[in-house]
Amino acid sequence: MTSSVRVRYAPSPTGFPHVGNIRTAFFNWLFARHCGGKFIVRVEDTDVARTVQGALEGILEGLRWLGIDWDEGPEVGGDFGPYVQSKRLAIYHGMANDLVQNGNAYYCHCPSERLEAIRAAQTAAKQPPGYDRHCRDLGLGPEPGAVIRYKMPLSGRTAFNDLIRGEVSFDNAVLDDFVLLKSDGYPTYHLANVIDDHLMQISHVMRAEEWLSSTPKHLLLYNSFGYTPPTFAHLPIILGPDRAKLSKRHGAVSILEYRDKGYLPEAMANFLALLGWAYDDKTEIFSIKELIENFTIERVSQTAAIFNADKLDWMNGGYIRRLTSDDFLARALPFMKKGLPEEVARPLDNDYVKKVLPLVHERAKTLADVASMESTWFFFNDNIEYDAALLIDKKMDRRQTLDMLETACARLEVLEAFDAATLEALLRPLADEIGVKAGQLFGAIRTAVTGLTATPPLFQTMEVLGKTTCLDRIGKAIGKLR
RNA sequence: GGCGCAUUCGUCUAGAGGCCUAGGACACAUCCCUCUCAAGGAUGAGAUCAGGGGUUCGAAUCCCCUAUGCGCUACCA
Repeated sequence: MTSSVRVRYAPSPTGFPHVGNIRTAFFNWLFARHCGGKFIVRVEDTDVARTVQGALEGILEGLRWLGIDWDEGPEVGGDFGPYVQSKRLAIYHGMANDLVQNGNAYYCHCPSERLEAIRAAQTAAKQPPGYDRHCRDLGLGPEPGAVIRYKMPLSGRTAFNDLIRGEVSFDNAVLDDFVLLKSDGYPTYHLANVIDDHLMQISHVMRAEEWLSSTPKHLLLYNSFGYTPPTFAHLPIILGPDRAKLSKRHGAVSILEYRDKGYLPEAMANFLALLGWAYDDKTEIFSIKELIENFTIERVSQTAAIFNADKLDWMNGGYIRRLTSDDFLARALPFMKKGLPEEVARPLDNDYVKKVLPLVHERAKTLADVASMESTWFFFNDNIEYDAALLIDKKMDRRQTLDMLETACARLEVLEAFDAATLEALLRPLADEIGVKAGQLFGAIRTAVTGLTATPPLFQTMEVLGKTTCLDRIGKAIGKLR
C-alpha cells in the first residue's frame, strides 16, 4: 500500500529520551505504519547552548529499543536531507531574508537588556508580556546581534482544525512578533520547523499539546511562505502522579532507564500506547502488530494522562510470564550477571544460573528482579542471615521445631536422589508421621534452607540448591535453635 | 494577568442523545486454589459522569456560565 502520509518525530538533542517524547514518536510511527506512510526523524539542534553530547544517540537508542525504525533521518539518510537542522542553516537564512524582502518580517536591533526591561515593566504593570514592536517599522538592516522577527498581523483570527481537539482559533492580536532567526544565526523552532515540514513534505504534524498555542504562528508562517500547511494533531501530555508534568523527581523518565530496570520493550510499547489511546472498552494487551493494525488518531484521547507505574509493573509481569522459558533465560541472564553483587557469587556458574532462573520466571515483575536479594541471593550465598524466630511456626515452640528439623535432617541425609519428586515423597508423609501440618514442616525447612519465608516452591528450590547445601543449612538452623 | 486546551471510579479508560440503575483494567478488600510467595479463579467496595443553568419527551453525551487543572505567553524546544 502506498500512501502520501509522511510524519516526523523531531527531537532536540538536549537530554535523555523522555518517555513522553518517545510516546509522541511512537504514536507518529504507529500512524505511519498503519497508513503505509513514511516515518521520518529530524534532529532539531537549533539551541546551541542546550545541546548535549550524546543525547541524540540516547534518543535513537530509545527508539530502536522499542522497535521503532525510521524511513528517513540520521544514519539512514533519505531524499529530503540533511535531517539535522544545524546543517540546513543556509536554507533558513534564505527563507528568512525572503520574508524581510516581501515585508513579512523585519530586522530587530533591540538588545536583550531592553527586552528584559520592557518585560519587567509589563509584569510590574500587570500588562500582557510581549515584544513592543519597537523595530517593526524602522526598516533596519542586518547588523551583528540583530534578529529577524515575524511581522504579526495586528488583527484577524487564525483558526484550524486539530484532528484531536477539533476547531481551535486564536486572535492574531494576542500573538507576538516572535523571533525567526536568532542573533547567532540559528533559526528558532518556529522557522525551522515550518520550513522543514514543508520541504520534507510532512502531511501530518502530530506533536505534544504544549505546541497548540504556537500553532497559529506556524500557520501564519506557512501562509507567508505560500505553503500549504499540514494537518495538525496535538497529543495529550503525560503527567506524574502529582498531576505535574512528568519529570525526574517522579522517578524514571528516560526510556533507557526502563530498559535497564528490566522492562520488556513490548510491554513498554503496549503500556505507552494505552497512555492516551484506547481501542475499545476492554482490550488491553496488544502486540506491536496489533497496535499498528488498530491505531487511529480518532481514538487518541484529549486528556492528559498520569503515568501509572503500578500498571506498567503489572503489564510487564504479564509479558514476562508469557515468554517461553528459553526466551526468558536469554533475556534474564544479563540481568543476573550484572545484578548480583560481587560478594554473593563470582564467578557465576552458567549451568547453575540456568537452573535458578525458571524458579523466578513467573514471580518477576521486571527482569532485574531475578537478581534481587529477596528472590535469588540465597542460591548463591552460603552466609544467609535470618532471625531464628522465623524458623518457629506460630503454633509451635522452639523444642518442637528443633525435634522436627532433626528428624527431617536425618531422613534427608540417607536420601540417594535429591530431586523435587523424591523430596516431596519423603517430606509430605513425614509431616503426618510427626503430627504437624505440611505447611509447618515445609515452612521451617524453607527458612532453614533459604533464610526467607517467601520463596519459589520448596522442593524445586532444594533440588537446585543440592543435598550438601541443604543439609548444611538445616544443620545450622538446628544449631540456632539449640 | 492574557490566550488556549481539558474535566467519567484513587489511576488508565469505554461511552459520539435513549443499549448507562455508567462497562473494562491497575491498585485495594474478601474468598477459592495452595508448602510460603507469586500466578490463576470468584466476589466486593469504589464515579450522583467538576458545579450550575439551558436545549430535548429524554443528556455523561449538544449549548452557555462558573470553578479547577494544565499548556503557552523566551534570541527554549
